[in-house]
Amino acid sequence: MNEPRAIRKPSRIQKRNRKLILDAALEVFSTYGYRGATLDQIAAEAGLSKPNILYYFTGKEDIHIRLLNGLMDTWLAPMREIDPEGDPLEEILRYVHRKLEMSREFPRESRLFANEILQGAPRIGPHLESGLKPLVDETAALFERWMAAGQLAQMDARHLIFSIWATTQHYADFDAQVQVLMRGQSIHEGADAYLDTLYRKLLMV
Amino acid sequence: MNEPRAIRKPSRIQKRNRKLILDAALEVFSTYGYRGATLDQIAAEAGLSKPNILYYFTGKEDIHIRLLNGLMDTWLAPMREIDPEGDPLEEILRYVHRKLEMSREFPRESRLFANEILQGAPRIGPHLESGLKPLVDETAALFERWMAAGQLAQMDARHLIFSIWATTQHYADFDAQVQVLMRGQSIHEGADAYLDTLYRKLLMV
DNA sequence: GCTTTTTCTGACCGTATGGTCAAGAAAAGA
DNA sequence: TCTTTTCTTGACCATACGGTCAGAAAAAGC
Repeated sequence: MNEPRAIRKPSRIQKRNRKLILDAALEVFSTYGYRGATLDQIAAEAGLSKPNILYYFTGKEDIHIRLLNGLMDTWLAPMREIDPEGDPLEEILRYVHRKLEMSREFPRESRLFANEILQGAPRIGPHLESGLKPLVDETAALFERWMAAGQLAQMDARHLIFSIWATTQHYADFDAQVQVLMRGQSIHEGADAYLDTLYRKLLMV
Repeated sequence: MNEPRAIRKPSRIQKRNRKLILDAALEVFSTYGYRGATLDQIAAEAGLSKPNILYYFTGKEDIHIRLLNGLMDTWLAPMREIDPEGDPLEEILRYVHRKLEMSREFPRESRLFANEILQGAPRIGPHLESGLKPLVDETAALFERWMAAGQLAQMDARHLIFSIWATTQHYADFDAQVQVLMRGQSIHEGADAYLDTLYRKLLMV
């Protein structure tokens, strides 16, 4: 009947408006959290009416879930790009810088995920299990092979991954704090250099 | 008239109920964020009626602000305990372990602050400037003196502080994710050992 | 005991919010 | 062109939420 998402391929208008809505929702959800965001805010940000928003999505939760799922791949791409055939140290350092770059380029995405995890992952919990865990298991196994081969210093691979996430995403998630404490100082270059040193010293055999 | 917080010293009942409310509020705010928390939830958690909550606090925001301010000192205590006369490496490692311990012991406090900073610090922004910044400036200066004296490897002191916060608080703030990825494995001991290695390698001259 | 003060609550209010619906406006198809 | 489908919206609804208030219940003071 009037279910746009049903069978036919999306029209131009449909594509444009869905993008508009998801982008507006990213802005609002990442700033105020799921509960703090309102459909009216999202509608205003998207330049559409509230009922029109609900013409394209079945509800607030639907928007949130689709947003999270759609972004998950982008978010995990850098980890997928780690080359098992490359030089271990350089591959991991490249991963660190790529993650840092993403914190700079996509802070809203970082905060969206942070908000969701902080509150116990009520809506992407299942996707952590099915999407994230296999990739992390695989990557941790790769790191362990590298360590066993003497190409990296010995350590817990999963905690290594956690620390890379923590140190890089910190600049997006805690930006409000970083801004206060770094008033006037250039943050990006410093972070790049600092994390390079940190992980180089940690990983070198 | 009926303003309990006015002049007289708090009665036993007042002390008990305020504690009850703040503890319940910590639970609820840290789980759902400011906007996601409701007075009814807090009241239920505290075992009091909603109007009774509002007898002790002037409103939802009042509770949140008092909670944040009251917790700030506790949260910053480990940084204050860094001894300028102690051995630099040992002092910083002790700080790291103390912060990790707090993530374990007070995850709700960690998440409460994380929620607030994530959303742009709308309610403790001013207190970051007046409470946090001076302490961080002081500590960064201490670290820089240690580096200049050749007792620590040279690096950006503020980014060092950020990385310590990020890596330790990660275990509280992103617990939902850590739990999924470490299913069945003991997290605490691993984190302790890993971070010890990390910061030892980073800081050693 | 009695009086005063403190503590507590049921009932209520105004607003915000997620969501619905019937019908109009605009595209697309013929 | 006319018809059909897609898109859009104003008006509306039910519920949830922060907050108020008059007065009851319980402590404290005497």
